[in-house]
Amino acid sequence: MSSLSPNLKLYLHEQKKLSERVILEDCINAVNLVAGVDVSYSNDGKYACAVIIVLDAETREVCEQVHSIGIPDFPYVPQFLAYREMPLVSEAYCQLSRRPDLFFYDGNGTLHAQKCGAASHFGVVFDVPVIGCAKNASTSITRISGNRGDHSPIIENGTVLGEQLVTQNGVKPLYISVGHKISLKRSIQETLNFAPDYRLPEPIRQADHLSRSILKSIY
DNA sequence: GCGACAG
DNA sequence: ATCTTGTCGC
Repeated sequence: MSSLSPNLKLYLHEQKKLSERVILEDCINAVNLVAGVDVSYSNDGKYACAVIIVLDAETREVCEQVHSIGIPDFPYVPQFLAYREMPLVSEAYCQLSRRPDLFFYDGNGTLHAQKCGAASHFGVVFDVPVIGCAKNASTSITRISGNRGDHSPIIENGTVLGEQLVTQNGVKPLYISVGHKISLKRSIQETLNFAPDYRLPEPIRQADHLSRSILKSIY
């Protein structure tokens, strides 16, 4: 009975309030420490593992890695991913001894029905700069194809919510949007900067690998 | 009614 | 998200 449909209206209201607090401008200087946030699930979908990895932006070496394992009490509901992931992500976040200058979150920021996806939710709650980085579109968008650096804005009612961004030649684009305290332009720039060899930015890629391996060794 | 729907 | 087999490519 933990996975029955929750009262979404309450959460919808909270998302609207949180979205008013999202800052779309750059509130960062130099990025010395960059982090990646990701959550993986066990085969049966019962257990989840949230990981935050911190890299030295210069050397790309891992400075710190924290994680939290548990059983999500909120089901996966499109547009409400934050409520499923935040408990574990928060537990991981509170274990960080260092304060990253920028976070990459595996999910949407303002590219969201309420302009407050999980990346923005995380950013506003902890008041940190975040880039929302999703591997799939949450809306029916015509996917672009091209070479590294190509991008195309995703617009709704005259507002740019995010951008499709090709990080590697001929590879499916990523869906980038502002999480919090960073501009969309800078988000594109930083994503390309931290995704020199693979489709995903290195912080998310490594967080993804670690969370999977941790779950594998435990379940 | 039908299809779409981050992780 | 996760399950799957083979296949192409560095």
